[in-house]
Amino acid sequence: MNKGPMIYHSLKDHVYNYIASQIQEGTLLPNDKINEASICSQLNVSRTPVREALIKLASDNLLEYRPRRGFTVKKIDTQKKLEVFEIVGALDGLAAALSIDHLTEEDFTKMDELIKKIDVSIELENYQDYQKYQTYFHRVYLNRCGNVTLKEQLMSLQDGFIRQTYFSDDNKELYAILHVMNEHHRHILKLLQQKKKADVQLYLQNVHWKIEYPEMI
Amino acid sequence: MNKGPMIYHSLKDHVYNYIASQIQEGTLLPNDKINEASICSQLNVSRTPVREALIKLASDNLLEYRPRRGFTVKKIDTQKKLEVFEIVGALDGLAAALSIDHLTEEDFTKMDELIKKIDVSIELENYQDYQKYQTYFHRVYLNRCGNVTLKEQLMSLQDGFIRQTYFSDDNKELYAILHVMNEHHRHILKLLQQKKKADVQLYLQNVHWKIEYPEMI
DNA sequence: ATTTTGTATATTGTATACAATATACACTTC
DNA sequence: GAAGTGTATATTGTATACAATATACAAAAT
Repeated sequence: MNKGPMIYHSLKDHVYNYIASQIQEGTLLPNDKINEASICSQLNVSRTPVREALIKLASDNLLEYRPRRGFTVKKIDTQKKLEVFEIVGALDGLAAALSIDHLTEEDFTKMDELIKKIDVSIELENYQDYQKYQTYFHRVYLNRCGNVTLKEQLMSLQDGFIRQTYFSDDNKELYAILHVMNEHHRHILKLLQQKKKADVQLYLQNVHWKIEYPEMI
Repeated sequence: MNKGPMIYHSLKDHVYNYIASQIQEGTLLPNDKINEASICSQLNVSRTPVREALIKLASDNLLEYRPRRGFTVKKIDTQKKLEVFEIVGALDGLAAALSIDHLTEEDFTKMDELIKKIDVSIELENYQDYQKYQTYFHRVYLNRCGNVTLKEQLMSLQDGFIRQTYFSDDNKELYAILHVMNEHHRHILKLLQQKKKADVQLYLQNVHWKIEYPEMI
């Protein structure tokens, strides 16, 4: 049996994934300095693939690079985060608007089910599931927008910035906020069903993504 | 006299700029293969900085990279171009909407002057000037949108994709199209002055950037 | 005690070397 | 003649070496 085209995995890619994971899971924290030699010995590779991976990580906004000073884990300040969410809001709104003519009944059903699952997750205070399901919710129309580049762009913003956003510790407040967010989802679904392009776009941009505790798309 | 902070220019940056220029000015054409050794001898540098520049160029969408096959100048097909313009439309629209509360009388005057200069450029069939002035026009509100990340994102899309878009040879048709475009500019200015946020955003997205012969921002 | 200077050490930038893989092209085979 | 095979050559991926620069820290000066 054929496993499809053999995917070539260079050491560079290996290093890239290794560091990206460390950042995502919090082993590497914002402002931490990357020590090339240390990575080399951890993965038993030379500096060349390590540096090539670091350059790409910097290009992807996960690391910051200062000439002659090396790479550090990018610290995203609040201002920057707000700016990114403004962009995500506009792009997610665009995706919804573009998807309207292609959404099927199955899509609506799926979104409706996801909203219910999100409700349950909130009640159980399972915020990991909340994340998962609300990501799926947005992906339903993102997958129908017909613009692959837009999809990639949104995913890339997600990887670069939003991953680093975590929820508040105040569970009481969080609970209330997530409930509001899911009401947004219901409204979004309604607007999509009514095929109100401009409305759903502006709602996503100006209401749903204008939030204090941002969610992941 | 201090010239400000000395800017460090690595060989990697040098190579990056060299290749980016060659692509922009058409010395390197879409689908052309990049020969690392050739670049090395042209610039008298070793492969290491060349490869690091190539990786960044690929990350910035100027080159395409295929493992074990090297780098080629990215061919942007029509579909991809349309997708990018859809994104640019949404982001430029967002920038306009965000700028509305910060635009001054001087900004409006400036935009009005630019519209007139664009008219003259079209009459003289000076399309280079047309490009320049219409870029300035969009930058007026882009500079007031208060979102640095959005500005960078738009500029980056410009660098990566839109540079490769050139005007038709049919001057007759082009003349008419550019006139329409400048009418758009007049309309955009009016909507900005009337502070019609949603209208100007949707107009930029759904009218101005939905064009056959795309312009540069 | 604080700042400045000097020097050792660590880290980054670049060049080079070599192994792994892809490409080109002559040579078969059908 | 078209398609396949084998081998020489070119190109890419990675390791290593060394020079340039930054960092750390001790000694000297204020």
